[in-house]
Amino acid sequence: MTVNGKPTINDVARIAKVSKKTVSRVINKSPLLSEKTRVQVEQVIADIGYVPNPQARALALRRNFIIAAIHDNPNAQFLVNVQQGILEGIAGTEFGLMVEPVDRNSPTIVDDIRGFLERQRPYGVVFLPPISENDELASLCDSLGTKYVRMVSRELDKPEHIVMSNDREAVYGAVKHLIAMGHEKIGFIEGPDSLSPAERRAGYEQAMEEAGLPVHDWMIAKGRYTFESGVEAGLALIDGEARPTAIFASNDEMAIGAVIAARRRGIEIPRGLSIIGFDDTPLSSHIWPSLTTVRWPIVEMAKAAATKIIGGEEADPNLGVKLSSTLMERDSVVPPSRV
Amino acid sequence: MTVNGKPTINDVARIAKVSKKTVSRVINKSPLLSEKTRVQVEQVIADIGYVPNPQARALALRRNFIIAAIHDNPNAQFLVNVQQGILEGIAGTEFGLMVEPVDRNSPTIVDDIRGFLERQRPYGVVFLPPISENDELASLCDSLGTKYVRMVSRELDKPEHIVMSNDREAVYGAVKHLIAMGHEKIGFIEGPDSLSPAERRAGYEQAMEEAGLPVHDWMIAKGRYTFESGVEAGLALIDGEARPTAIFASNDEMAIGAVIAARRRGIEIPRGLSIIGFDDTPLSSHIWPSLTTVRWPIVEMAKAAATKIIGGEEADPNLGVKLSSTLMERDSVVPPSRV
DNA sequence: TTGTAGGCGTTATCAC
DNA sequence: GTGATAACGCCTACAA
Repeated sequence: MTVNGKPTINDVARIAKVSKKTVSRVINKSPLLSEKTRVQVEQVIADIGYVPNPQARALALRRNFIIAAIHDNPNAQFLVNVQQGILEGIAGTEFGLMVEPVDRNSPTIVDDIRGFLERQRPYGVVFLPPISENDELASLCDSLGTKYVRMVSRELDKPEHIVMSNDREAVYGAVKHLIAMGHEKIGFIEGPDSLSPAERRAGYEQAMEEAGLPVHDWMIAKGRYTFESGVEAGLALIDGEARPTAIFASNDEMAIGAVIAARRRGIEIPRGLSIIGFDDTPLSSHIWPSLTTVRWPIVEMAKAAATKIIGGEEADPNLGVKLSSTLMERDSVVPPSRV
Repeated sequence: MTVNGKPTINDVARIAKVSKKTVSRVINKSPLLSEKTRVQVEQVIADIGYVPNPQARALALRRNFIIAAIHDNPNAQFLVNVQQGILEGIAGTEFGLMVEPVDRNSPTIVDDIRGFLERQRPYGVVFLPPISENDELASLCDSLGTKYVRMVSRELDKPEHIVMSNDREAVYGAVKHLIAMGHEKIGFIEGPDSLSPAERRAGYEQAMEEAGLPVHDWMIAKGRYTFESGVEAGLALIDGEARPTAIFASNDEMAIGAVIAARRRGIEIPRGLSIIGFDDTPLSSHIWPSLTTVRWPIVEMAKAAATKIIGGEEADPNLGVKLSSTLMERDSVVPPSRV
């Protein structure tokens, strides 16, 4: 009772003595089906090892069983973590993961992505920060009927379209931690212009204000999330009007840059300067001194994003909407030395 | 003369007053076509902005216009570099990139990958090390008619199926560099069991032998390519029978682990111990002291792999078969101090 | 609850 | 060279 080649829906139908459509209903778990027929057809499917052909389904349904991660060149660890999360979310399903890089500064970015979506027709897409903040791309997906989830740090879309981390609270907590240790002059290295860095800065300012500590211009330096910009920013803060006793950097790479900057100025970490980063990249625990940092739930966010996309209506729209970052205390923070 | 919805091959055929098949021939650049018809059809295609539907092609051709990177959890930077290379290779084409992780130790790995290939039917796949060394997977692709390219460090397949780096030569050169500086007791931190680490070790042994330097057991420590294993291996070498004056680590993560190990023993880098890594991860230039390391042409290899896959017969089978690694000299290497 | 006919958009076969 | 016609394998109407 074998079939030659890979079995198709026709083989199943023929052997089970039902129509193609009935088999199709079984595959798609249609509710209007007699239990008897379903069991019978499922038996045949199992017997001959039938697996629906995704290409055919894609043609008929006008969408591929693929989730695409659309990103604008974030750092490697972040990207891989997102990929891992999405893969966890689609594990055991027929879905696959595609990766599509885009250039945020391209004037044709919307058309570029439209082209990609019309070509590959992914079932859904996950937008990574910072392009996740682009509302045009969300509208584009809507108009194309493509599901999407945006990884963000503020509620800039409906719950079903976002997964969110509480960057502001996390930084607020981290800075409070520094304050509790006795630090008062706390420098802040800001990330590039977009929402997530702004949230982080807001958390910093909130903690400072609450403690009645002034935030001067020279206590804030801007970086680009890169190591090099962290060095520059670190030097700017150290050489500024009054040397801070602690620095919060908006990501680990810049924090490590600040570590190097301190070393260049002959400052010992953490005794001469406490530093906190953000991301909890593997790197942060590999350097010396190991870096106290905020752990960002990237994998969980990405997994939630994938789950929301393939879950359809049944999925909890609030899944992953409020994931928490937590402070990982390591060796780069101590109370300020009384000089 | 517009069409409603997205134009299809039928619209083109109707407007150009030719058959579908002729349009198909134009798209696929069939040689047996009158110049006149081609130009005419191409004009219509341009006019109405027709773009072939990949899903339909996928169904008819039984393969998707996708390249899959199949990997077994290599480190983040490596994976992202490979992805970047593949994306560079397919830029401007209709191809997309999929990512498929597998578990090297799974007893069902071949079936897992078979399932993936039969489901997504990628046009071709790129196998990353170390699973690129698995011949079964190559046979699997052959039997399925899936193109494949393996990223390897030794010629274990036909040229058209590999892209290769000269790990052995690169390490040989790096160790010779240490020897030229006057080092004689040179420790080696080996990678986990697979071909590429073996090649690297071979390069080390070759350089030592040529210089008439003995290679004792206690000069070699085994790691797992992780930071932690680098720390352990570093400690083992330092605490061994005779402390080396230089260490070559088979990747950057372990090299950085060795840096930390040295620090734990109160040894100053590079004065007390020179260290060379392998990979040239961004990290290596961000730590202090910056790490002398071997730059591995990962992006180039991956790009060549993608080019070979989509290039078909016309592609040079030897493309990317002999890409060179080069030594990046930074601050972690100095001549041994005469104590 | 189940089946029939037709469509999704392309390529392959084989005549002309 | 070119064009009917039939795959490719599934799904959606609509009918029964």
